[in-house]
Amino acid sequence: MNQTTLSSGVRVRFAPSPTGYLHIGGARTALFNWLFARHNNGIFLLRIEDTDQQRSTEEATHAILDSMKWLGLDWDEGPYFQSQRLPIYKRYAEQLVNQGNAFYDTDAEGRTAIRFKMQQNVIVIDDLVHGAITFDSAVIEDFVILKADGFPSYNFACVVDDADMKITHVIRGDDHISNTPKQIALYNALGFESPEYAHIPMILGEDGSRLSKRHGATSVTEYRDKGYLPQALVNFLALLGWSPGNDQEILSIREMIDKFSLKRVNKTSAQFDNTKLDWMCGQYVMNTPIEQLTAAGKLFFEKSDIDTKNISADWLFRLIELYHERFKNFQELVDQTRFFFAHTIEYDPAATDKFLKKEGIPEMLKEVYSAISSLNSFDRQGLEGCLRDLTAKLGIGFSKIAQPIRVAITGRSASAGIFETMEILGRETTLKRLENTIKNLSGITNTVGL
RNA sequence: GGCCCCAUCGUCUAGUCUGGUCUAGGACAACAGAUUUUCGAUCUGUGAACUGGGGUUCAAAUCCCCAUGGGGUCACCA
Repeated sequence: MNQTTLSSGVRVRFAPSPTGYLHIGGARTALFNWLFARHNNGIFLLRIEDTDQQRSTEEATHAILDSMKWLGLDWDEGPYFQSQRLPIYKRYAEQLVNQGNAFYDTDAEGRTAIRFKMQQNVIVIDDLVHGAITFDSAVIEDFVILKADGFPSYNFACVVDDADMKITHVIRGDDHISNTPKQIALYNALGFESPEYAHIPMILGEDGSRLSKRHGATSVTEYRDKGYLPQALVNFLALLGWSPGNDQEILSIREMIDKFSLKRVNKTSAQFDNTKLDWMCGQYVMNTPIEQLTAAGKLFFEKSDIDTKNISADWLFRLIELYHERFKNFQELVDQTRFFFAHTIEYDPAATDKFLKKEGIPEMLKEVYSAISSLNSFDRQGLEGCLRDLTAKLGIGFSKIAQPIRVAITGRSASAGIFETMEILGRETTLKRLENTIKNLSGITNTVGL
């Protein structure tokens, strides 16, 4: 028993043009098609619409395919390339000319193309998410179907291919609504049966305008490079324009497939909210086993010019375990933990001013130094006991000592727990950083308070 | 501008098809509190919306019309 006999007959496609990376909107369109296909046990195919010889690049094709794979959107057929199907379009274009539905037309620049002759009538799209949409085709002018360079135009290639590839449902952004009457006219002229349409709402930038570069990250690649988890992006994208119908926010791929329905797709465009994506990715990080995060995290440390050659797998595991609930993407993890790896750490001026450049601090850090340097076991329990004893002896609150130590060994005023941080940093580095801080401070504190 | 689409908290949305159970629910964010060695995480709580106007109806967030606002599209780009 093969896929075909099991399938519902549903065939959908994602048809990007290779003129750039896969952007968020395209990814969401691909996802809805994929979800629809998987839900219906149908076929999801990929078609590269590379009919613009000027703007199409092979790099873009690779970037798109890579992004699809990274997101886990696997396809059953293709990728097909329109540039390799030129004879097919030519044949149909000539057929339309012969039928009297199209004509040769030479423009002012001397280029001869084939233009489709629009009929005067009313065209109705029976859209699966919008319902009936009516157009008066009198407002649509005759349009080019085969360009002077022999390549088909978008609307024509799209129709010929969707018919040829037996696409049953066209799921695409609603910026294509105004193309649809042209395509329906083409189906009619060619004698093909029109597929069903589902025009899904667009994704807008955070200010409500069309998503563009100035909104920051707009490509799937950028999110991958920042270390977002693909499942989190997929989950977030799925909830932009679709909802399972209940209050559930975190859904597994399986649940998305099971629950996906075009009936539950919105008509309203959605603004991309990076903050919520961050939250969601944080949820995924917390729910991902540390072993997995360690493997992926290692790659990010290396990419960030952090030498991991002398780092043991066990040490990395403990580091990520410590930060498990503190990072939302790997870029954040790297930023937060850089001081663990650095030979010389950078000190945040605000933090040193507030917690180190004060009277009595060097003396206190000296006490800390001598207390912990003689510890038998330099681990979190040992350190905690030791330092709690010290604060008791000195008669001060624990917070008085924790922040100066934190700044001294991490360079910043916020980090994971101070005992755990010292433990993972190790005795040698911890003591060295304390020592350096004490030295650097000696000259300074004398002047403070004068 | 022509044509087309859309309209619930700041944001994503549930509720709209099949009016009444909606003094409109959830999530993110915000704010307050709890916890705490910092930040975060976590827990508790608070504020926050049916664009406006007309209808229809015993009853409208839900149906109809108009206005307004937002978006899309008008290429030998896709």
